[in-house]
Amino acid sequence: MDPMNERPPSRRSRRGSGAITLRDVAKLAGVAPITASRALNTPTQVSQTVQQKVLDAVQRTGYVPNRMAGGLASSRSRLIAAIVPSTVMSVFMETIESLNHNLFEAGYQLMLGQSDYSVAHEELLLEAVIGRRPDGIFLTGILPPGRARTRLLASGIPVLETWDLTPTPIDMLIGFSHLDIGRAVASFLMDKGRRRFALIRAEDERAGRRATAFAEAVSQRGCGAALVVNVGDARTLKGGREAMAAVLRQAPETDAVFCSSDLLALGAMTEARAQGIAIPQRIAVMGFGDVPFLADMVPALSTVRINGAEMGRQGARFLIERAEGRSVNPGMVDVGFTIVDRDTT
Amino acid sequence: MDPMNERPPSRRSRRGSGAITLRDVAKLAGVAPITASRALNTPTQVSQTVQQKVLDAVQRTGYVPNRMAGGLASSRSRLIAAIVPSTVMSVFMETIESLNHNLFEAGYQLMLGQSDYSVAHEELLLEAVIGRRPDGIFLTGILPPGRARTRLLASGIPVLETWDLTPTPIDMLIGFSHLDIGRAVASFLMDKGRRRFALIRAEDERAGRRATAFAEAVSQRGCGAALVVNVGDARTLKGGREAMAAVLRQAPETDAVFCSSDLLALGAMTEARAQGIAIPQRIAVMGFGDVPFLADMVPALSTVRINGAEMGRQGARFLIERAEGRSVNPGMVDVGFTIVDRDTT
DNA sequence: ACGCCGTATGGTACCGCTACCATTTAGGTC
DNA sequence: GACCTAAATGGTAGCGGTACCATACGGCGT
Repeated sequence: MDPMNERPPSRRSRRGSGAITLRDVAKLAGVAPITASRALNTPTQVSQTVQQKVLDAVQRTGYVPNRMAGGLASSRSRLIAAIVPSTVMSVFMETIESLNHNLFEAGYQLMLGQSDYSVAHEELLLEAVIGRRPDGIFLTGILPPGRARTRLLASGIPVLETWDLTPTPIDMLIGFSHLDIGRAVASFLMDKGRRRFALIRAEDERAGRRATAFAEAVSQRGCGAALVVNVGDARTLKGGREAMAAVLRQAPETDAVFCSSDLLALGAMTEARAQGIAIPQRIAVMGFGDVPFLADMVPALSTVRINGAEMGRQGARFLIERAEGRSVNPGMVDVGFTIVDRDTT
Repeated sequence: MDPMNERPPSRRSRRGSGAITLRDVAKLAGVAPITASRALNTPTQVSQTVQQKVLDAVQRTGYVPNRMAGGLASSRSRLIAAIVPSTVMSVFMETIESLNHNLFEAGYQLMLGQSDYSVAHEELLLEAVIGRRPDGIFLTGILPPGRARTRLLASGIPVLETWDLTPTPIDMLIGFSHLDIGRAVASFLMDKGRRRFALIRAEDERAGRRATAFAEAVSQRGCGAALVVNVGDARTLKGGREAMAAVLRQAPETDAVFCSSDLLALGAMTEARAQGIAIPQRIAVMGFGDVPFLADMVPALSTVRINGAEMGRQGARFLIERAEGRSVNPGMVDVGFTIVDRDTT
């Protein structure tokens, strides 16, 4: 033998992770790597015998396929990215939980990013996310035009926008109309005889649209302008309390308050109760989101129910369909909302 | 030229994602791919000129590096996986939020899995997670011996267990003692003159340990056995209400209730109030977790405060240190807890 | 006997990036 | 000028899989 053709024996040291690879499994099973790959991914393409030998080898070695390698070779990462504004005590988590479950069952993994209601942060996140070549991206909200939107379009990754409606989605869309909600809540409260309104809202574009629609609707029906208290980033019970205190100070005759989240509404209620104001007799309070435990509180908060779990479920379906190369029709769904009339209106 | 050596011109069609690659950027910048790689990842190793040319080319092409390829080549995915029991209204989310933030700042991405308090599900999740070769795994809780633990050990991935203490961690550990909490709460309530105890708990091993320690402590100090109501998987306000109803039925003379979560405690309070029972005069109620808004409710719930954000922050630090090849010392931290004495005790 | 087809398997060349080593060049020492 | 060193750049060979194409083979129609 020509000694020049001998592979240096102790090479192969520094590179690689040292983990068991498909090659090891294949060797143990006595087949070619590609056959082992088929035995695991498309079992119908191999004989029973080979299938069994490969499975045994996997069992014996404790082989766990490297999805990074698989993803690189097949351009399919089996990763789905989701971006939410917030996670703690957040109305979005029901959606994410449902999304995550449905994805996992189909063999997909979820990458989670948090934008903190900041468009700038969302753009950074998206940049980072695209680098991972996910098979789909789940967005809460509509992505405004800008660098991130352009990048996303260019990347060709299926995108699902949610929690809102727009005539110009990037790709797919599952949501509901914030304008309709504002108007519906206005009608609902006016039909109950309320006339002097206040809005407690956080700094958030969608909350803004609900508020605007609400204000327009009440003024169109002859009520005075609604007092708007913007709590900024204080999306907390405390923020709601303080806002309610402000409302009572600035417009004591207010008889209904629409809050941009249930937590703010809880705060508003707490403050009203602390001041001895009867709810709903003197002031009605309305939340938004219907976080899970509200129905069982005393008094049970009236609110706008959003079917977050359904958005997660359908979202998973949409994204998986597209990831597997099929198309989704229609790619646009309005899941609507429900006004839940409980004890505070 | 030998025609046999000509590369077939229209090959290259089917394979690849079609996206812009580092090769394209390098060509445009007039340097070798490896130099472009260095310009982006280790800028100190290239000249100003080249650095600028590459950056320009990136700008012009809209290049986004493929992290799957990079990860495969370098055995560093810059992914961290976290597994939590639950996400909706969950006490763990504060930790996850903090973890996610700190990871993102350091250029890491979070993969989130949800175990639903099921060991079986957790094992499945871990298997899937290992396939992605994350640079670290964040676990809420201690992973019991079993297949998953063995796999994890074999994988060599840095693991951080949290929210608990054990003398035999897989790797790193940041947590607190559930036994100490049980005992501390028992002392706290007894020092306040309470004598007849009830426990409302969900089906969860850690809650069980807190309950056991609590029960032992009170019986050692001469109080009768504590009544235990296990709500199973009903970790909801409603579950708490129903459990409290059961407590009042089975042991009306109870003067203190320790719940395994704030949400259950809120439920217990709600039920007591509905039955006209004065809190804390006749019955003290104690929660666990200190979810963010409790302090501002009326009455403000007494509870055990866990510094979730701190666990997230330190956890990120630990995992990043290890991901970058450094060691962490000590790899075991007790973050403790605080009993928060508010209006319900 | 021959060609044809479908099934089971294997060989090879990548996916897009980085580790490792080699080479070139500029600058300093003796 | 020979020699050495450090900084800047490039070539090559993978990382661990899978797409694509080639091959082997048994059964079948004619």
